[in-house]
Amino acid sequence: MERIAEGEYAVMEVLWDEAPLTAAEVAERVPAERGWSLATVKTMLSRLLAKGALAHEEDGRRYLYRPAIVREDYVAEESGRLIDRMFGGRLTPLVAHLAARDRLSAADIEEIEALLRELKS
Amino acid sequence: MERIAEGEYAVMEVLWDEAPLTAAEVAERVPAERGWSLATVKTMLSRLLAKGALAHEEDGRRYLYRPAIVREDYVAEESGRLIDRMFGGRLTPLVAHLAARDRLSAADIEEIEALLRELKS
DNA sequence: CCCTCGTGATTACACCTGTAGTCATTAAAG
DNA sequence: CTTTAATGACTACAGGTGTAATCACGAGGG
Repeated sequence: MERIAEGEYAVMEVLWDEAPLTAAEVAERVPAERGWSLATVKTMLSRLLAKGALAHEEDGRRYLYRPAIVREDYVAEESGRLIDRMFGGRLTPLVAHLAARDRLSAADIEEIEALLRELKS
Repeated sequence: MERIAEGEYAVMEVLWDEAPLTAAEVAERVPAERGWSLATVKTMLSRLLAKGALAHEEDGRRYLYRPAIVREDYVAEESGRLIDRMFGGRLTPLVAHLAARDRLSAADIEEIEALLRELKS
């Protein structure tokens, strides 16, 4: 599975959320903060097709695009990569780190504890 | 704080571990898997200097390099970025995700529970 | 039938990154 | 003194990325 760039990821998000879509429809749904022109979105779509991250089916003269990779797989790969790089592949240091940075509220802690309890049963 | 590229990160790791070092010393300590020449390491050092991620002090005709950013800050930024992008900024989905992917052993779970218990006290 | 608009394909271009090579300078070795 | 080895500065260059513009073509409106 080829690497997906940051900008391309925005396009994938759109299509993971709703598919199939035409290029124009994707462009409409990309977060406005990106400020992308339709041309830019089309470039992204072509590159994602080339990378095999998207598939297209023909609909008359246009394409309908849909994801060719599963979101969960991609997310797993990326988060695994970061955890490997920064935390030696172990999650505990990440949790400790976030806690130390006050990124964990009491409610978060409760929630994770509940989740872990469930995992054990 | 400017973005640090993947390769540059390997150099930062070396200097976070031990500093100050000369370019040659950094090159020796970079993981051998990279297979980098000294020239490559020098390029990395220059770019990191330009980005403000490293500082140098003169030692005769050479430089001694040392980190100019705190490892914890960098790690916080990067992990925050990923969690924002992929998990809407919340850690619980990340934990759930890793659990579902069998990236969490029973020992990991114990360890995190202990950590959380400590956080609450 | 002709013009326009939407569409994918192709091309553009600057900046970042990985991965060096070359050059000038100078300290050290002899 | 002269040769050499180390060092930072500068240059190189291909591939990826962000951000488009342009082109050719064909369907639909008039």
